[in-house]
Amino acid sequence: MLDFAEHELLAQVAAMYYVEELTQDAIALQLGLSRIKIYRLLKQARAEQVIQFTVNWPVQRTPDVELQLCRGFGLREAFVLKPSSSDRTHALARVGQLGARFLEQTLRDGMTLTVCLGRSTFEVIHAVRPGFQGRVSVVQAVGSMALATPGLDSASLTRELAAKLGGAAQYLAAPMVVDSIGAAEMLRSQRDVQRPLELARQADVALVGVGNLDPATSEFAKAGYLSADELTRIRQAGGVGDISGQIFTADGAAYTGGFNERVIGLRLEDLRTIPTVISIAVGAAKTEAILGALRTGVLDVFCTDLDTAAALLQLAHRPTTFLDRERL
Amino acid sequence: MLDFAEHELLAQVAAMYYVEELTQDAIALQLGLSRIKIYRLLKQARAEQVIQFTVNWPVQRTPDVELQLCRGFGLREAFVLKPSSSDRTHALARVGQLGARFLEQTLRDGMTLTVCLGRSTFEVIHAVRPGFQGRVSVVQAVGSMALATPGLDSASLTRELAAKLGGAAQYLAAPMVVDSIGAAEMLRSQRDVQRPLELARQADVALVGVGNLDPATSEFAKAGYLSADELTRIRQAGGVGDISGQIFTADGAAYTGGFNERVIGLRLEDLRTIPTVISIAVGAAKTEAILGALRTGVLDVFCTDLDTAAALLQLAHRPTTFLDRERL
DNA sequence: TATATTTTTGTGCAATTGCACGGTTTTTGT
DNA sequence: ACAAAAACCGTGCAATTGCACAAAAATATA
Repeated sequence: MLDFAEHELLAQVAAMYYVEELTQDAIALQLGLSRIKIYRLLKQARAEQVIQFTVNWPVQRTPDVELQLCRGFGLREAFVLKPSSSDRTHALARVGQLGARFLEQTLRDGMTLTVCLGRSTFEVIHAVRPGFQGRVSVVQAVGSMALATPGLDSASLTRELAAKLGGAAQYLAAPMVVDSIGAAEMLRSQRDVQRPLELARQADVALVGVGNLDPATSEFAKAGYLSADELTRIRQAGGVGDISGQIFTADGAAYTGGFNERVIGLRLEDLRTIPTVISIAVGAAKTEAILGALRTGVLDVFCTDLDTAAALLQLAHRPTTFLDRERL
Repeated sequence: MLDFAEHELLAQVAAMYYVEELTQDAIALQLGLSRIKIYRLLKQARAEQVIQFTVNWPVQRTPDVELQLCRGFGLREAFVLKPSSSDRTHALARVGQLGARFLEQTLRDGMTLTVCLGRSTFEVIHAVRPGFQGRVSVVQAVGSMALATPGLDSASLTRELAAKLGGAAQYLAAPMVVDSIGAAEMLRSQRDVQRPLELARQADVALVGVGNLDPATSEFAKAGYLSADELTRIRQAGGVGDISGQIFTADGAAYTGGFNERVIGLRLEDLRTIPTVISIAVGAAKTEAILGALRTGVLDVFCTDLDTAAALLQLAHRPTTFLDRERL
């Protein structure tokens, strides 16, 4: 952690460089430091997010589609980003920004936020701007997944978010999935697991992602929690995606094939009691999973882009492949 | 105004340069533009605030002093910034940031904000970060003052703020002060003056500054609205400062020497009906003016730094110089 | 249509920045 | 106390950036 005087200096230098547009030499002269030192302080200021760059994308939302989503899935609020012509790379980042703005507006002093980690929530967390926000405590909603990408792990994300929101971080020191139901129960009865879970249950806002079960892209597969075979079996038994590690079926019911019980984290019914559950999800590959997620009824607010929203509405209005098969 | 595609391009380039840390050459190559063009786009992106630099100062507030201010002056909320050791230059900027964060938290979709222009409100407006905020309309609360500093004039500030808050701007096309009460009444009866004033009166939030009447520093003097002589006369008649061009006395009563009636803008009683009136003021020189402002009872939220707060509390707890004189 | 005027674009160069490397000081462990 | 490790610091140079100036294109004006 940064101490006050250091932080002060970084901020000072960053302000002079980026806001006042002084050269590194000029700053060095004024502060009586060497030019190279200023260079290094600037680098650190960026690394420590003492200076933040906010790109103000031209946001074009699509109110008509948002309304359709709200009505169709009983959402309190939906945000649908109109995609830019060329730019695909930043799609998730921009939707994340949308979600981050909503969070910033929603969170008030003294609130508690619980977070499930993933690509999308990662983007939201990054897009949250540091600054006065009262004190918001952050609680990890689900155990840690051993992700390939470093800096994307639960603990560091929880910490980053807590730092930005000026509150305390509460970690859930447990793996996301354990081998047996027995082990899960044992783990859940531990004080250090029970307490954060209880806090998470009573959170005011939850930020969750939607995972899919495609062997090629699923985070479960990447983390080695589920083999391709197991994934296929779960899919055949009706599972289409997960929220907070809880797998659900196409019609939004909890999957009953015996996986969910082995996950350490908030369950779907826990999420239902949280006043505001916000989710961000983008991607054609995820359509089926997202549709199931929306049908669970645990989401209150949903952010996506136009492509995904259109795919969702289209898929919702015609029989699923599963029903198709039954009908034949 | 920027059109969508332009804005998009600026954002794209700014993101690549500042967030992804690519060189201008690399960006030029990827987008098929010349290096110099990228350089110019970056410059424009900064000028148009498509990219914004947020310096995350280490904020240390002083809750005990804040409480004293709240109690002593009937404020709903007070923010007092603990000053940094060395840095005096950024004092106002940092307090402005504090005010901006409060505004960002307070404003909701569809609200109306009214603004009086000045050094302090300028800082707040600059510190407001662009981004999704619903739509907040901005109304100019007081006529335009011919200020020396360009870019600090009412119209451009109102525009900048409206752009950041994603809402419409409503200008008040009138001078701040006119020569006679008759002229003021005539002007106020004009449709184009009446309408914005009516909107301003019904605003949800007002952002105001506190002006002082010291001939050397007063904005009135700088703008040529009041001569040093006139200022001295007003001070002798009890005036100590102004909010929105309305001069008040040390005990917070409206000044009755016939200046306020010539000002085109919100009056103190108009501000009283606005649910949230927030003010930012810093500086030892302004202590007397700020004390009077707090005593008018129109302020709900007040931001300042520790030095100023301490001076205020000290001054409030002992007889004013004016009373001293009476007592002798 | 020819000409003036503004705007846009690119070249060349000087200023500024990023960083590898080696030296110095401070910290840590024994 | 001593050595090893780590953190810190500044020089020199190559890469990058900022910008003045001129050419070219677009636009307005007569």
